[in-house]
Amino acid sequence: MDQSPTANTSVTVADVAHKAGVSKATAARVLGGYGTVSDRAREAVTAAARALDYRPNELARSMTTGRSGTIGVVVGDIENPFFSLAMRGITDVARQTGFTVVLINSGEEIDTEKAAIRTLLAKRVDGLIVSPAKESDVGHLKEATRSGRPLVLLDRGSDALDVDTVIADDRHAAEGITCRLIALGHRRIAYLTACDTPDHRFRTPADINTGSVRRRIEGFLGVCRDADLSGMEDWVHVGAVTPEHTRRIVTAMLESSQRPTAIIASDSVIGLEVFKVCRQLGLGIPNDLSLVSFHDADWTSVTTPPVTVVRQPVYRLGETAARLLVDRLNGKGAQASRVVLQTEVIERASVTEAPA
Amino acid sequence: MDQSPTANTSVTVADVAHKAGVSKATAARVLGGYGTVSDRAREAVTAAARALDYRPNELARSMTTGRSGTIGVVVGDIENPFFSLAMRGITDVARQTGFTVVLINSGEEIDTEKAAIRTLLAKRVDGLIVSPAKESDVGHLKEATRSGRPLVLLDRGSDALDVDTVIADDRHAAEGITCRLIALGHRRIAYLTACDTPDHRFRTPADINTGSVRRRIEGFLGVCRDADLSGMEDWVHVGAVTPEHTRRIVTAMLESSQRPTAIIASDSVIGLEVFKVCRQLGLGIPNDLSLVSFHDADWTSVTTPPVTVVRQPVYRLGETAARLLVDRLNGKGAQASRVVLQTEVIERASVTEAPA
DNA sequence: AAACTAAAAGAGACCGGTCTCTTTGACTTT
DNA sequence: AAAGTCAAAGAGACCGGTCTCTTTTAGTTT
Repeated sequence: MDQSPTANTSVTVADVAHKAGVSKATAARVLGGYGTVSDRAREAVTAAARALDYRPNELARSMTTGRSGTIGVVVGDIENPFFSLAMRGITDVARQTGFTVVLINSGEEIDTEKAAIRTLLAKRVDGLIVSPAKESDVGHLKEATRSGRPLVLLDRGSDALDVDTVIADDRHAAEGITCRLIALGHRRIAYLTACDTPDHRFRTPADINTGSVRRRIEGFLGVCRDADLSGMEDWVHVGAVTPEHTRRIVTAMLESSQRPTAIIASDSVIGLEVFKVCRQLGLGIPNDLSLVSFHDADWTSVTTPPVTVVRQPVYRLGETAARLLVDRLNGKGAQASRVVLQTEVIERASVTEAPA
Repeated sequence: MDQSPTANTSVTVADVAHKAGVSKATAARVLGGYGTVSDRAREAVTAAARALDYRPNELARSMTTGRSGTIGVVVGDIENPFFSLAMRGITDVARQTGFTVVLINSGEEIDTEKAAIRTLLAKRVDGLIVSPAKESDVGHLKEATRSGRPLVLLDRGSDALDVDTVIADDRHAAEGITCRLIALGHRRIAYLTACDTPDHRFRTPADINTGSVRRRIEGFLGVCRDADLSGMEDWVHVGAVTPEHTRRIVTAMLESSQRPTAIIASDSVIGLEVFKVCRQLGLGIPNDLSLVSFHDADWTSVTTPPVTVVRQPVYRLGETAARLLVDRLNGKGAQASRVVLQTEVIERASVTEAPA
C-alpha cells in the first residue's frame, strides 16, 4: 500500500488556500505573483504550497490569460544540419525569454505544413516561425496571421505575405559564385536542388516554390544571361529530395556526353552526395569537376579537396527570427521587417579553371 | 476600416451553437466528435462552424480531458547531428500518432534540464523523452514519473530509474574497437569525450555521469585490463565540450612526447575536430595516428582517408523511444522495458597497425 | 391509443487558474 | 472621536471546452 506522501493527484490553488487558511484568491495572488498580499499571507501560502508540492497548471493559466508562452516552429526537416542549427538559434532565444518551443517537421510537404499550422493554432501557440514549403501556397499562413498570432518566415520569404522575414542574401550569393565560375572558364554549370516540380523538370524560376532557392536560381540564370550563356535553364536540376535521388541525378549528369564542368549544390546534403558520386565515378575534384555547395557544413573543410561553400549565418537566421517574434509578442513590433543576412563565399580547393 | 469578415476573435462552441440554433452541449458533441447527435443537428452545427470559421481550443480541451496530446523532449544539443537525427525519429512517430512535440535543449547542463522538466510538467505534457545529462542526478526525473507522466530515457539509462530506456550497446561497441586497436599493436590509445568532471580530469568511470559514455569507457578500460595494459585511465580525456576545447586537448595530446597512436572519439563532432587538428599538425591518418569515431556521421565516408566509425541506429533510437512512450500513453505498457539497439563497426581506412 | 424504450437534446457543473468587484480593517487626518 | 484613505482579503464570474444528469422527443409494442 505504499502510497507515497506525494501522491500528487494535482494539487490546486484551492487546496493550497485551504491548507494555508486563506481564500483561493489570495493564494492565487501569491502563487501567480500578482496583486498585493501581506507578508503573513505570503508566508502561509508559500509554506502550504511547499508542503503539498504544488505545481502550477500552465494550461489553466493559459486559458485565462490567453497566452501560452509557446512558439510553434515548422521546418522542412530537422535532420538537415541547416535546420537543426537554425533550431538551436531559435531554442536558445526561446529559453532566454521564457518561451517554450513546439517543433513540427513538414517534410517539405505542403499538406503536412497546413496540418501543422492548424495543430499549432489549435494549441494556441503565441506565435509562429515557419519555413514555408511553397511560397505560392500561403493561404494557411495568411489565416494564421489573421487569427492575430504573429508569424515570422525563416529562410524563405513570400511577397504575398507582409510579415517579418529573415532570409540570407541568396541571390547575391548565387550571382557571386556563378560569376566566379564563368570567370574561370566554366560554361556547362549545373545547379542542383532538392526542390521539385510536378514533372521533375525545370523550365523557369517561377516553377520553384521555395523562395530562397528560387532567388538563387534567378541569380544564377541572370549572371549566365549577362555572360551571353543561353539555355542555362537546362542545367538546372530539380528533385534531389533524397540522397538516392541525388545520386541518380548526378550520375546521369556526369555520365552524359555533355557533362557539366561545375556543379552548384543547393545545400550541404546534396553537396556531400555529389562529392561521393564523383569519387565513385573516379572523377577528380576540381580537375574534372568544380564543386560549390551552399551551407558551410562542418565536414566541408575536411575533405580532400575541401569544398568551396557559401557560408550562411544559419544560427543567426534562427536567432534573429526568434528575437523578432518575441519582440512582436511583447508588443514591440512596428512594421513587418525583412532582415537579409549576408552570406560569404569561403573559397577552398574544390573550384578551379574549367578543363580545356 | 477594413475589418475582415473573419475577424476571428475566437469563435467558441457557444457561438457555433447559437448560430446553429442548438444547445452548447449539442454543438460540443458534434465538434468534439463524441456522444450521439442527429444528422439534422450535425449538419446545422457543421455549417455554422464553417461559416464562423470555428477553431477548437485545444488548451480548453486539455483542461478537462487532462491530456494535452503533447510529449516533451529534452536533449543535450539539437545542433548535434546525433540528436537531430534522433529527433527526426521522435517527431515522425509523434506526427503519425497524433502527438505534438515540445523540444527543450538542456545544453547538457543539469540545472537547465531540471528547469526544463519543471516547465514541461507545468505545461502538462502527457509524457517525456529525456536524454539525462547526469545519470547520478535524477531526482527531478523521479519526480516526473511520480506525477504519473511516463518517461522514456534516450541513449542514456539510469539504474536509479525503473523506466523505459532505449540505448545502444555502447559497452560492447567500445570493447570491439578497443580489441581491434590492441590487436593492431596499439598501446597508447586515447579516449576523448565531451563529458566533463569538476576538475576536468578522469580517474574512474564513476566520474562520468553520462550513461552511454560511461559504459563505453568501462568497455574500453576493461579490454585494456584484460590485455594487461595498466593505467589506461590516464588516456581517457574529458571536457571536449566545444570544438575549441577539443582542439586544445587534442593538440596538447599530440604534441606531447608520449603521444597516442590511436584516438577514439566519443562522437562525430569530436571526431571531426581530431581530424582537423591532425591535418593542421601535419600528422597522417592512419600512419601516424589511427582514428575511430562514434556515430556514423555522413561526412565520415568522404574524408581522405574515410573514418572508421561505430554506427549507431540513431534514428531508430528516437523512433523506438517515441513508440515506447506512445504505447504507454495508450495504456499498453507493461513493465518498464530496456531496449538495447545494436551497433556496428564500419571499418574504413583511418585505422591501421600501430607505428613501430 | 396507452405504455414503454431509447435516442437526442438541453442545463449546468466542472477543470484550475485569473481577475474584477466588493468588503474588511488598519492607519491617518483634523 | 468621526471621517477619510488605502492596503489586504474575499466572493464569485470567467476562459472554452467536456461530461454527467435530466428532460424531451420519436419510435416501438401490444
